[in-house]
Amino acid sequence: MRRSTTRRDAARPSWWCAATVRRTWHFTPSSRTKSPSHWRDHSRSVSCRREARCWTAPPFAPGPSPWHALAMLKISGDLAFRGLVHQASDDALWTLLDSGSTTAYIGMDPTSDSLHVGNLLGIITLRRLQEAGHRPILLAGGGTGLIGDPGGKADERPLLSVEQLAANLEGIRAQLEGLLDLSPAAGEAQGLLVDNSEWLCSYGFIDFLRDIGKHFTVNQMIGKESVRTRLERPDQGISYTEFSYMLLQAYDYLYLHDAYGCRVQLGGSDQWGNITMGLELIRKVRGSEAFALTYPLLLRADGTKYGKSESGAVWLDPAKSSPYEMYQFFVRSPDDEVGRLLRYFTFLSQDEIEALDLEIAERPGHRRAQQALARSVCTFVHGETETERAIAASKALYSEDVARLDEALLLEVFADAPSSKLARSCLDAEGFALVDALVSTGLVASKTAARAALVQGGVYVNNRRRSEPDAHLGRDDLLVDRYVVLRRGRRDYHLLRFE
RNA sequence: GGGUCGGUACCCAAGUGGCCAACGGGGGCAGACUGUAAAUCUGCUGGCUCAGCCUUCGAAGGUUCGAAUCCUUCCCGGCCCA
Repeated sequence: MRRSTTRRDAARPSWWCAATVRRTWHFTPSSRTKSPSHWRDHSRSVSCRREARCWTAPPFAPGPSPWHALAMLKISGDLAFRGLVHQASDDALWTLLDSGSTTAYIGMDPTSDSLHVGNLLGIITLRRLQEAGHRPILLAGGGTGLIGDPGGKADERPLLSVEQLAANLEGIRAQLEGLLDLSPAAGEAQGLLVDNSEWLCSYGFIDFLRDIGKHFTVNQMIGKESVRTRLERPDQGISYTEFSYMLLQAYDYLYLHDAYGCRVQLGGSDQWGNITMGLELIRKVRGSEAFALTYPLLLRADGTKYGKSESGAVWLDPAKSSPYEMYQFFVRSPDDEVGRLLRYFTFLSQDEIEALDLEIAERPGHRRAQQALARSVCTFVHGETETERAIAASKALYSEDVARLDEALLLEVFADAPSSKLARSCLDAEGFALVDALVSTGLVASKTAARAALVQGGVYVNNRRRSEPDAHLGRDDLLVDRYVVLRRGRRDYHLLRFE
């Protein structure tokens, strides 16, 4: 979704360009037969590229959706309404999802002990499936994480030590408990967290080549988009290691199919190629049918993955990213994306979402949709109490004069915002150079940058602009005799506490 | 292994002995305008003890008064050949 297309197609609802720009939207019926070659041809067919047929409801169009009735009942309709279906390998998937109970998985890299907003879409989608009676599995790629998916990756992945991996898995498991139902009480739909290093690391190379490698041709592998783009780039190649990644992922799917009867693999649209490798493997080796379902990849304006704020990824772990930060992240969503985000990230009903579409179209300044989005996601991840605090803090910060708050409220407002403690003696004599304060709080990267920010008028002390580059903080600046609220730009706050 | 082209700041990409802390574009940040949005306009975008100084152009050496630019070796990548 480049800016330019958004602009050009301004007259159309924005789902339109999203769907059309992406080439492969083959959610078309029929034509898939048992023949794999047939199927592949279909996915490349010209008509499919040109006139991407959109079977999902337009997410943004205000007013009642044509999917309304259907979606009330079926998970397939709900996914479609939400625009979560980018590609599906076969229409039989809908029958499977709507009628029986099956198992679905999604893979993620356990590169940290916490999940982040970038992982959230997959998890929320799993949750939707779980609520529809299916078993969700989150696959942590402890084994494949050591290899690296070639798709769009710039850097080599860090190698995880065994201990690090174990610690990360623990952290992720703890978080996942709040997001999916992992308890046995869920019965058939009990969620699972598995790690593919369990079965990948012990698999011998020769055995793997004989058992798995045999089923794939290189011809087919180099046709995959993730590989092809690397082959076409003049400045970059692809190592054999990375090239093999897709085989490992295919095997993961086979393994989960055997072990848990897993028949659906979810992923971002960039995963399509990898996922379909798994389908073919399962069909060839076990003769049974499994499915691929991808959702549109969320990207930011600069093409990087969604979920990063200026200060980096927005984590689900409240110790790494406060609920306030997460709330702020979502509340700042652009108007032309908020409708889509509401569908992706919230469990609000279609009626509620459509009402918010209308609201944002008629009274964009009220930003109800953004608030609903932020509240909903924050509540899902952090719970109601934390969310209310984040909302209260945001309200105070953005709608009232900070300097007039009493101590209790001040602390309340900044409970979730970054803060730091300093010795009171810093303020003696000449005082504390504002430039140093800005750097030490991390509000700006260097003194040079701090001076530039000051001169440009981007620095506020207690919400009052200070623009002299050599300004100092003194006792006069203290609020309630102890605090200084430092603000950089429009929205970055830091509370200094002098003791 | 041979040939060849290349490795410049967050990304892309100019520069081919002094005028280079390094053109331009993207991204990012700030300011104006707003609605904690978008678009638009303006400024900033290596660091510091900031009229100056220090560290950067794959790495290490060398030539030179002076190098991102020349030489040597090495490392990494593309393409072609074996």
